[in-house]
Amino acid sequence: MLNNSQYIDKLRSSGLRPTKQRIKICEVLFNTHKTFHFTINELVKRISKLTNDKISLATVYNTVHAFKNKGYLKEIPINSDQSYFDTNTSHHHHFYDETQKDLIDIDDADVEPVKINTRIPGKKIKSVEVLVKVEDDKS
Amino acid sequence: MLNNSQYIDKLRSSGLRPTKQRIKICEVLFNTHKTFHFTINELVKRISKLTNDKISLATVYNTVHAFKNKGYLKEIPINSDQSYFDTNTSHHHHFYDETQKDLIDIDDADVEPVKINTRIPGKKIKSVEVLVKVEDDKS
DNA sequence: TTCTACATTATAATAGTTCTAAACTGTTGA
DNA sequence: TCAACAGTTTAGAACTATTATAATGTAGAA
Ligand SMILES: [Mn+2]
Ligand SMILES: [Mn+2]
Ligand SMILES: [Zn+2]
Ligand SMILES: [Zn+2]
Repeated sequence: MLNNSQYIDKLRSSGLRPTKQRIKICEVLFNTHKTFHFTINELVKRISKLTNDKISLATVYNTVHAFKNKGYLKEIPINSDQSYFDTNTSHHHHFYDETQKDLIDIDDADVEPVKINTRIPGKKIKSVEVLVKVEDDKS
Repeated sequence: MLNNSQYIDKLRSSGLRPTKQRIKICEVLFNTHKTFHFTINELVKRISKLTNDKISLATVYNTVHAFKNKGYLKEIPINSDQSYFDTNTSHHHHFYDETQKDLIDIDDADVEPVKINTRIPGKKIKSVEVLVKVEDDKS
């Protein structure tokens, strides 16, 4: 929920030039109360609903990767033919509804901390992600 | 660690015709003490090392999917351009070394049970998978 | 043995993503 | 102010994992 000049500052401060494409994508991704999950394809649709000047597909890919690298987005690992991204970068886990192909946040308060009692020598833990697959309960 | 006639029984009992391709793939996948993770590409290489009659790529894909559907294999969700499969179908979680692009089993005894204190109405839990991403520890 | 449904195969098609290289633009500093 | 340059955008091509196609082959039933 920032305004454009705040996005400009944010982009600049992380070393990204505030181009009009990036500012527009910031608006689409971050001008909302609720965070959300998206595929590139879905993002392209959201963008085209909000603007007349189209942004090329390559730029959408470039920007999403840049934002992911800067920590503005997370990528969620699931078995899918396409990548899923998350505007919620705080620590949390997911339900994945394989029927609806829909990712749903699990509030971190609803998950007991995951304890891993083993390590890999020479490696440090970067992230711990829980994916809970769900399906229709026909019973 | 079964012999061919046992694979034949296993395939028949799950409604899959025991073709020579499927039996060969069973040998490659299950004739080993240790379970392992693989991509289709890696599996094709393993197969060609163990046999002279080549198996077509389409058959490898078909067979892996059939085995997955029958529960002989699991697919592991990670962010990768290719799918990862696991011959270890017992309940367990994974380290993923993003540098080496290597999946490593976490013994289930080394993970405290994951407690999810929320549900999605009308859906039942199919699986709970933990992915621990690791990277080189330069410190 | 004959029949048929199932399986294999080579190859084409698909689709998400990345690459290329030319045109464009934000920023810097003279 | 504005030239210079590095960073960015873009259309389209290329890439690659996976799936579809449709013809041929085969396991198992009768
Ligand atoms: Mn969705
Ligand atoms: Mn491997
Ligand atoms: Zn999320
Ligand atoms: Zn495993």
